[in-house]
Amino acid sequence: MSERNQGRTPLPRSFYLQDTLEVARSLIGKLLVHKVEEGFLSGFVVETEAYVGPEDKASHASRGFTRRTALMFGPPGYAYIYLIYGMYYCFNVVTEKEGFPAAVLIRALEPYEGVELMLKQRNVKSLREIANGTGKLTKALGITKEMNGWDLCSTELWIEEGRAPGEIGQGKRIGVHYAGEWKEKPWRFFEIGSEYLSR
DNA sequence: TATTGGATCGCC
DNA sequence: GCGATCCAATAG
Repeated sequence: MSERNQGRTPLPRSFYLQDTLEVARSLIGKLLVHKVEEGFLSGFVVETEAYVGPEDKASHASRGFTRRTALMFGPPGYAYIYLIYGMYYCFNVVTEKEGFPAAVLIRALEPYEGVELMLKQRNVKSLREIANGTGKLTKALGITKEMNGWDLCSTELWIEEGRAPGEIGQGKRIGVHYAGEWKEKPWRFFEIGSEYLSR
C-alpha cells in the first residue's frame, strides 16, 4: 500500500467474491467510509439489497452487457454508482466472479463519523434523517457519479469491519414493481429494530 | 435522433 | 400523493 491510512483496513477483495446474498447479509454492521478533506464520513450499514445474475429482472444487468452495466459484469470489490430520477445517486458494491453480473445496493446507514458535516450536507437536524435511504446516504457521505468504478479495496472509499450486528431480518426488495416474479425475492436484508432504516 | 421511464426523495 | 430532473436504453 502506497499510503498509510491511519491503521484502517478495507475488507479484502475475497469478501466481495462470495455469493451475493452472503455479501448482502454480511454487510450489515460493517462500516462504509469516505475519506474527505475534513476527515472521515462514515456509517454502519443497516440495510442492503442483493441484485443477482443475468436473469434477475429487477437488476440493471438483466438487459445484458451495456456501457452502464459493464461494471456489474466486472471483478468484485468495485463501486457501481448510478444516477436515479435525475437527482439521486445509488451506491452498490460489485460482487462475485468476473463475468457474473451481481451487486449489493446499500440502502441505509447508521451515522458514525463526521456527523456534523453530514447533517449540514443533508440539511437535516436529526441523526436518523442523515442516511435512511440510498439517495440520502450518498449525499451525506459525498458520494457521486465521479466515484463510479472506484476500487473499494482502497483508502479513499471503502468498507471495513464495524460492529456486531443485531438480529438480521429479510424481506422483499423495494421499488422494483416492474420486475415480475423477481420482485417477490426476499433479497433485502436489514438490522431488526434499527432506527436508521429507509422508508 | 427522439422518446420513455426509473434499485428516490421532499414537499404539497 | 405528486413533481423534480437527467441519462441510459430502446426504437426508428
